[in-house]
Amino acid sequence: MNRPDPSRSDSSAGTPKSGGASKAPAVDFIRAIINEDLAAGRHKTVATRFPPEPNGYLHIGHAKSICLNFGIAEEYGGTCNLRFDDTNPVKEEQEYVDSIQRDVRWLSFDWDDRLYYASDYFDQLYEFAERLIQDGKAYVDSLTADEIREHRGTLTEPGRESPFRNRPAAESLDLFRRMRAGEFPDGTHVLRAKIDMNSPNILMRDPTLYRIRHASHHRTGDQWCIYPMYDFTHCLSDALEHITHSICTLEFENNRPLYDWVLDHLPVPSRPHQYEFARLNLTYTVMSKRKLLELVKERRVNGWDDPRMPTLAGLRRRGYSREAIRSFCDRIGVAKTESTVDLALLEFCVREDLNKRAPRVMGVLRPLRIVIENYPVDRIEEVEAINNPEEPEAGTRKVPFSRVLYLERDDFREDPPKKFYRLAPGREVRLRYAYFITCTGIVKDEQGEVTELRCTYDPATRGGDAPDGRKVKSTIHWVSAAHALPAEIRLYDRLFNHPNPAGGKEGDWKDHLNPDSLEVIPQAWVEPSLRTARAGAIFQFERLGYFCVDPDSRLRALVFNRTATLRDTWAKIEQRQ
RNA sequence: UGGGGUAUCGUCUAACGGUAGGACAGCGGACUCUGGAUCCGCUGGUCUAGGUUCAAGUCCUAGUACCCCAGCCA
Repeated sequence: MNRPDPSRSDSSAGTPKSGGASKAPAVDFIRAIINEDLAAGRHKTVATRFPPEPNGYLHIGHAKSICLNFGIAEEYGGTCNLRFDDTNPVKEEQEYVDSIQRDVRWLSFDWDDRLYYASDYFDQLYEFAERLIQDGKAYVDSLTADEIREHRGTLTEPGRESPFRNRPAAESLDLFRRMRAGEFPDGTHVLRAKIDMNSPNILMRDPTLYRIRHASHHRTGDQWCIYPMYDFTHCLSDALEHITHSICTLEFENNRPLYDWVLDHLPVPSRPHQYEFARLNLTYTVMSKRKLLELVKERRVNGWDDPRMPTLAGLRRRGYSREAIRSFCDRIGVAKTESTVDLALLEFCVREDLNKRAPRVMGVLRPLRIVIENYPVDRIEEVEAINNPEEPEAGTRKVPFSRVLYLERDDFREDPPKKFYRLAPGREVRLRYAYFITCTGIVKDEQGEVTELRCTYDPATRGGDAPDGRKVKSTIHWVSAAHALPAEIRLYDRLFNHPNPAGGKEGDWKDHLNPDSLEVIPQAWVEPSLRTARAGAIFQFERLGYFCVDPDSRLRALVFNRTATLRDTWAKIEQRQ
């Protein structure tokens, strides 16, 4: 047996040289267990699985689980299966199956030919159920759902046995077969494990194994009218797939005794074990599929892939890279402590990645027209701009410059506050890659609103440096009015204005929805090199942030999503003032 | 009030019983044709109370707080 080297991480194809490549990674408790199992010879290889229910889109919390399960498989030279846990036909849909595969692939994980469905095992599961009945370990209960609940007891009181608990195995078997045959309507019978109605663990008080559901399944159609429950299905699916380490989230800890019970009472081909870690929570968002579904259904957002959503589809559309998300998952760690990660860490990860790769361009979100009075009316120059200072090989491009430009309104103050270094009356600044200009006049409308600036430029500063060595305090971005392309820009902010929207005892979590989470700028101006930018392309608009081309974008109707702002020191200073 | 879990800087997360470390956030500085990036520095933590020990985040005892479980959901 060759011991794997867990430090040999980040072997993932298509993953860039990760940010902190040098550190010896601390081994989390799950990898520690795996190391022990391997060292003790309990397993020769590692087999994990990612088992989503296709009842919604994957979110960043799932990414944590995906990175854990597929990551472990990669590191240990094992395998990770993709398995759909599709045992509840009324909630599951093919659309979700498709989106889940798309998202896992997008993260660049690969299940090879190991794409499985719990519904693939319905026949075997049924056989296992009959076996349990024959062994006197399961029985058909004919109580109603309400009666079963009453018999279950409470947290502090034991349950009571169903009157049907001790009916002969043969009778249960006959009933179970007729359940399968479709003789009974929904809710009339269930199959229950015969465990212990006095167990302090409520899950062990004769849990339901099968229920009748006359519903069409997205894969098996109308082949079945009884469907196995999670607790029966999951452990057996793991065993059938020879999973060694079945990793799930903390809320399933109570289910582990049941997981073990089922496997201990059936002739399974392998004996997997379940381990639980803390699911990811993020500030300023919600992470339950139920709540996300609600946002979609109530149209609080524009679909599962709305860029404000914490779904992988939403983050992708927002402009987040897979590298950023994987780096985030690496950084948050894996432990059993309930935790809520600061959204700022996710933002840090996306900036870190995009800074290295995003081509720089100039765009003006809120334009202020300026006229350079001493610049010839008909002259057009091209200035050379660096595509990416982090990556010299990315080269340069030409950007047209002329007498009339747009500047960012924010970059001018008629009455500049302290520490404001940008343009103001009489002040000289540098136009990025072009010239020094000085503001010589202001044009206002009847309301007193500044509508235009009059400036002069210094021809000797072409390229951005003054031969006399004089300095300016600030460099600002611009576009040439005659050459700029109009673009719609969608500015996104956090979806909720409360760090823990779902955590409040009182009030509805939706009351914390941020009314300003989306601001649309219908007409901003961007430099002409963006004319052919394709959907998904990511740019840094210098001094503003990272923006990505939305799928809604058309050749003459560009649409950009703001992925993240740049760190903004001035905004911080201004806020303090 | 039964059972199962978890407690380390503001937030995540490390630490054979032997100097409580890292990351993000925050603060300060250097540098800069992006108030970006980069670099440097600082702040800040072992849930509480006892006990064992030369030595306790770690072991013991007793508390406290928070999370999960009473679906024919997963």
